[in-house]
Amino acid sequence: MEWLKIDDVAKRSGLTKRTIRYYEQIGLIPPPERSDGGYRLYTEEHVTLLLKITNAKDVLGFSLQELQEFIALSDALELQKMDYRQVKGTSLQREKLEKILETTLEQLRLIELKKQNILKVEEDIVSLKNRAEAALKRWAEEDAK
Amino acid sequence: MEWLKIDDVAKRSGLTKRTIRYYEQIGLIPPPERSDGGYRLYTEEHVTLLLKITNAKDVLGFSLQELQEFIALSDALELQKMDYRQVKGTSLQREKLEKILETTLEQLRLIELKKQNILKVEEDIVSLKNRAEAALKRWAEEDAK
DNA sequence: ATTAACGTTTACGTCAACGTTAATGTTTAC
DNA sequence: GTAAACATTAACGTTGACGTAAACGTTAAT
Repeated sequence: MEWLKIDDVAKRSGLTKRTIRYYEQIGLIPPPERSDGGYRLYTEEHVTLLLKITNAKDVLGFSLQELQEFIALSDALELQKMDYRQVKGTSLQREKLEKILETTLEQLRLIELKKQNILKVEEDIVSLKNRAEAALKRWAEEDAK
Repeated sequence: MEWLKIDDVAKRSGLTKRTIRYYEQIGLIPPPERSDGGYRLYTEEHVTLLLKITNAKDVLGFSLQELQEFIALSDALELQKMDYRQVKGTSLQREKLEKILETTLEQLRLIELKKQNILKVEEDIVSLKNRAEAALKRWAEEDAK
């Protein structure tokens, strides 16, 4: 297994070392393995997770706490899968699943909203662009005389 | 002219009074008129601007400082328009216009990126949703026996 | 003309999300 | 085996974006 040291992860993810440790501290990423001397040893999966996190953070404007809830959701679903054969669904398990489903639906609605709004902003900027272009064109014509 | 007081603006924009004053303080919105006693007197346009600002902030995840630059851009373009007849385009004016155009193009590229990323996140969530649905379905089938 | 409701400025408080520094231990390269 | 480079924890600092409270002035309604 090829381990990554924290600075490697930092470079690959575009985050700082401090930020990576901070994310671990608040439980946003799982604690990595450690070397005998106590160095953190990461895998590629950590990098992938960090990239997803930053992406979701940027895109959805989520706070880290909100992201935690989202991550917890995915984890819960993984756990659910594993439990599945052993603990055949008690109603408690089912409620959990339904809660997960509900939350994802809410997230999707939120994303639709974001999409709508991004279009509005885009329109504003395009109109700005057009006006700038028009002004430049007038300028050029004026100049040609 | 119908003036709006700060609380009216707060209600219409969904912001707090503090936030509105803060936005004025950092130059994000133009200082409104004042009554003889010093009360702030707003117009509908202030409301519109504030809505645009919050929208852009939410959607693009811009900091207030980045938004300032964006606002400054629009303002510069308005000014450009007014200057147009008086100061026939010196090359300095043209450079300004070109800079504005360039910035809008950059903003549009940034928005494209956001769109791409939002799709990625959406996919992740959809896959989460599907897994939750599948699990629930298995549960229901199991239950039917 | 008073009073309740609303506004003003000033200033200190807060919270998230890190940055930075210090004191110390670990790996790696030569 | 000894630097140089890199890591660790702990703790304090910083910045943006407001919240909140105090002391006080203004408007609106009765």
